[in-house]
Formats: sequence, structure tokens, C-alpha cells
Amino acid sequence: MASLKDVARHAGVAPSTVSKVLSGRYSVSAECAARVMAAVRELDYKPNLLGRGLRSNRSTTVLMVYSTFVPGIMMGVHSAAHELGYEVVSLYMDTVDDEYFMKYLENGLAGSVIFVNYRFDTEKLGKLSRKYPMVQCSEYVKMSSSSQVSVDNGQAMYDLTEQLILAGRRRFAFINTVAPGGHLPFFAEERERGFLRALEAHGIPYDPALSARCDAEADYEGMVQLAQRYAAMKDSERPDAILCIRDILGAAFVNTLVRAGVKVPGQVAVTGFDNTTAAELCTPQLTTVEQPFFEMGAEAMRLIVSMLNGDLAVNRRILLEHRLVFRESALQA
Amino acid sequence: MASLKDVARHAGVAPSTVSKVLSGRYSVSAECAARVMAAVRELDYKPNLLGRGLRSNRSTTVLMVYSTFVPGIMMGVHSAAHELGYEVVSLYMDTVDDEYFMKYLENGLAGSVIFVNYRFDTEKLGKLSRKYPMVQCSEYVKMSSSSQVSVDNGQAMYDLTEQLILAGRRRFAFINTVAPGGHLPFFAEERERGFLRALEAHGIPYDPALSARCDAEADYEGMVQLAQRYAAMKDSERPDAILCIRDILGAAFVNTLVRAGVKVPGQVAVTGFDNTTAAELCTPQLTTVEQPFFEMGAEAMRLIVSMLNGDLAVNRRILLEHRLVFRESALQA
DNA sequence: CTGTTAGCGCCTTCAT
DNA sequence: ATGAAGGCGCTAACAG
Repeated sequence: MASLKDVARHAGVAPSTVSKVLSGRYSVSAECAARVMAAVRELDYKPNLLGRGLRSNRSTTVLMVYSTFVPGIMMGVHSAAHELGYEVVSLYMDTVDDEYFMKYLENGLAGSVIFVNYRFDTEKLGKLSRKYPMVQCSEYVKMSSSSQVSVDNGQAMYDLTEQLILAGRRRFAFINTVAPGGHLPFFAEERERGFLRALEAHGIPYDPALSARCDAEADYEGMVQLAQRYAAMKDSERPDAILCIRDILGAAFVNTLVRAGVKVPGQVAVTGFDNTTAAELCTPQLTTVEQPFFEMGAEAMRLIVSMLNGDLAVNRRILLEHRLVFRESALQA
Repeated sequence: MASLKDVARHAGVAPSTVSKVLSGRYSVSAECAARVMAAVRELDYKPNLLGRGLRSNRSTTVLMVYSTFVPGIMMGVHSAAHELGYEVVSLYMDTVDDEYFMKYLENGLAGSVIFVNYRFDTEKLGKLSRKYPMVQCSEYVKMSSSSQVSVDNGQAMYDLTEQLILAGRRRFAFINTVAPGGHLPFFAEERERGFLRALEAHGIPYDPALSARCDAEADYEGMVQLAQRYAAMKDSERPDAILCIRDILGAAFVNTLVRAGVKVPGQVAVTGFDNTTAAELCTPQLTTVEQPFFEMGAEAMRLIVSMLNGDLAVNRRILLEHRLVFRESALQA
């Protein structure tokens, strides 16, 4: 691999001059810059990030930690990174609230973090964010010192609930998931609050006993079992609208209810959240909420870069627009 | 961050001695080693990978390039990496056969590659494998100079087909996917060959006109459209067994046929491949083939490390055992 | 505007 | 068995 020194020799200048041309942050004569760039092309020079990082103590590599694979977010992050001249390395961590990813910061591989749907203890997060630029994408914990990019989960669920009310639904159930510790992810809390707020705004009475919480670690079968409780209810006792926190839960409900002879959406409307494949895979297909994942990822990347450049006095919270997707499982008013 | 020099000072030895203790490849007195290790703990020292990589020109960071997110493989790769003292950085590339990932090798971030389900031109792959250790996991191209870990896709499909034959099926269709260029991934070729081999071995006549190939880029709706052609056939003309190359295709067929009133598995047996969530999401649930993803990932990692250590004279091909998973869509004989 | 110099953290040869 | 010295590729401070 050609090194910066090789480029310098080939162009007949000093190594530091090459460095200056490449960084673009120092004044160099146009003629000289042209010679350097020509040499870069001829030698197919690629800067060595180890040398650069070691010397400058800065890193253009962003660590992306995710607990849920969302292709759209990944593509958005990568796309923005590419435009901005950054690299992203990603790390799948199925056990949430673990600090294993710190290794990748401490050993110098990366210099900043984007969390995607990753739940991390508030206190730890606070400490961490003082050492490394950090942004939370999609899921987040409340923290004034943390940057975040997401949709307005509460508003999204409010909007969805409102449409069902306008379509004539009256007996509502909300199916949330609950983590082993009994904690709800913050976005899940927000969605539930949005749901309640919509009922209240429209004066719809609500019986919490109709709702349920599914174990976050439940597999599909577990979700089906929960749904069977609803399938087994007397028609008069069953909710006429079941709002699920995620598509896969919604799909489990649709499949289970239909198999038991309950009419969807005739007797019960069912909805999901995220507009994943699962929403299309069930019959009838699932009404759901779509998030602008690509933009969310791209914004998260831009935000990190701003922070790295110190462009930002304060951390920011970016909210992007959601979109309701109506399918057969719950028709629009 | 404490550096190696800090550790040396704290332990009262020379930096080079600390390095020797940590690498374990030089003789150091037990007493001295103990002092060093104590200092490492007290200072919470983490070796800086940039300094190490720059100096040694070796990297313990493995790049994982994938076009399909398979949690099991990821976890296997990470688990083995952790045991062996390696790091994994991963890169999602939806556009297959692209060389963008080379950047991460050329800039020194990583020193070897694991491809997961990533199709890469044979010639390029050959060139690359001469510069960087490389293993293909799950999908692979035929190449004597390349290491690979996978199940025996041909044998898996042979076994599945044979079970359907033994269960009395006689009119077989095989639904493959075809990439824009008209090329089949190698594993897809192998599966199709295994299917044909089983029919031949049991003397079952085969009408290729019954089979079809779905555009690899088709979304769920596209798959449903293909399935509708089969739903619309006269009962006497329709295959009584439809073997799909992937679960999601199988799910589309199950859903579409059932919705059209065709009995699954009564009139048609349907199968998938991979045992993903999609196989559970459809009704009836899908008979499929399970791969030992975790082990595949772990083996791929071990193989890379062997190659990096030069332990391996020749590249290797590791085949792991598949498992048939029978569900309602195609019952066992 | 360009070049010289020093050193980021680490490993490895060589001398002791 | 231990330490001293050099240098991997790069950038930043300084000199010219």
C-alpha cells in the first residue's frame, strides 16, 4: 500500500504538504495541490486510519450499536457517512444495557457512538456521553445531555388511535411489551401515553383490564398464546380495537383471531407499528405506522459529525414525521 | 486512557517488558509478569489498537460483510471472536458484488474478511484473497483458494424432497429466485440440483414447466403475484408439492394458496428454507430446513484466526449439519 | 506557501 | 530476563 510518504516523493513535495492538501485546512498553492492529487490518483493512495488516528487523536470512525436490525436506518447512516467522509462500523448487541461495546471506543477503533434501538442505563449513558459524542436513534432515554433522532412516538400513536375512534371503535386494548426487569422502553411508554391521550381527548372510556403486556423476550408462539386469550373471549366482552406496540405482535393477533373465527376487521381492528414485512405477511394485512428510517439514520450521522466538529453548542433532539399506513386489519375512517 | 508506558512506569519496568508480558510470546520472570498484570488492572489499561496495528502491521479486527442479517451467525462470530481475543466490525451491504467494503481493509481498520451471504465475483474474490485472509459463510462461490463454512445445501434439499416423495407427493415444483443478471447464487444452484437429484433417485418424473423463478428483488407482493398463478391453476394441473428456496417465498405461497381456497397441505405441500420467523408467521406454518447459524458463524471466525496465524497450509471447506423442521404445511412421511 | 521536526502507542530487534 | 532504540503512517507546531 502506498503511504503518504510515497505520494510526497512522487509529487516532489514534503509529506506534511501532502497532509495539508488532503485535509484541506491549510493554504497550499493550486499548482502544488494539483500535483499532489495527481500522485494520489496514480498511486491509488488510501490514507491509513491507524496512523492518522494515532497522531491526531481524532477518529472519523463511528460505532453503531444496535439491538434490532433496521436496514433503513443502517442505509441512512452509511449513506450520510459516505457523503461526509466518515466510516461506520457496527456492532449487534442482543443483550441490551451491556457495556461490551465500550471496548471499541477504548481501544481506539472508533471515536463516537450511534445507538439504534439500544436501551442503556441513564446514569451510564450520562458518564459515557461526557467522554464520547453520542446520539440515540429511534429508541432513547430521557437525558438533557444526549442527542436523539426519532419520530414523535406519542403523537404517532395518538394519530392512529384517533383514526380508529373516528372509524367507530369504542372498546380499546393496548398490547405493550415489558422487559424482564419490568421496565418499558421509553418509546413504548410514549406510545402508550399517546394512546391514552387520544382516548381522553375524545371522551372514550377505557378499561385497562382489556389491555395486556407481553414479555419482551417472548417468541412468536408466546405472542400467539397471549392472543388466544382474546380469541377466547365472548364477543360482547372482547375489545373492538387492539393496538399493538410492534408489527410482529399485531401479526400474531391477526393470525390467531382469524384462525379462531373472529372477524378482522369486522369484529376487531388490529394495528402494529413500524411497517415491517410482518405487517404484510399476515392475513388480513396489518394497519401500521411507518417511520422514516433512512432519514433517521442519516440525521443521526449528521448529528454525530456536528458534535465531533464542535459545531453544536447544545445537544439536540430531532423529531421526524411518521406516516399512518392503512391496510385491511383496521380501515381508515 | 492509560498507555502502555503508564503501565510500565507504574510497575517499575520498561515499556518493552510490558509489551512482552501482554503478548506472552517472550520469556519474562513470573514475578515481573505479576507486577505488570497488577498494574494493568489498577490502571484499567486497554491496549490501543491503532498503535499496535500500526507497529505490527497485523490486525485482530475482522471485517464482517453481510447482505442478509442473520442474528445467529452474528452471535456465533462475535462469541468466537471474544474467546479468541479478536474484534469484529460489521458492514451491511445491500448491493451485492460491490467493492465498497475494501475501504475498511485498505485504510487499516480491519485485516481480514468474513462474507456472510455475500455474493462476490469469482475473479475479484480471487485477487482479494491473495491480499487478505477471507472466509465465506453460508453463501459462497466455488473457488479452490477460498475458505468456506456452510451446510450442504444440495444434500439438505435432497433430504427434504425425499421426505415429500415418501409422503406420497408426485408433481413437484421448485421456486427459485434469480438475480437481475440472470445469475443464481451458488447455494441456490446447489439446492436446485439436490432437488433434481432426489426426484431422479426415486424415479419421479419432473415437468420443469411447473417450476418458476422469482425475481430476487421482488417484494412480498411480487411473490404473492407469482403464487397466484399457482392458485389459479386447475386442481388437476397444479403441483402437489411446491419447494421454495426461502421461507418468505414459502410464506407467500402458503398465504396465497389458502386465501384462494386451495388446501395446504391437503392439495399442495409447501416448504421453505432457513427456519426464519416468516415460517411461523404464515398459516399453516411452514415446513423448512434449519441451519446451525451460530456454529457457522463461530467456525467462520475460528477459520479466519487460523488463517491469520498461518496455522493452515491450505484453505478449508467446513460443512455443518442441517436439520429438517416439519410443520403443518408439509407433513413428514 | 512549503519543509523540518517531533511524537502519538506500540512492537521487535538487539544489546546487555 | 530485561532494557534501550528505532520506526510503523500520519499530523501539528514551528521555522523559514
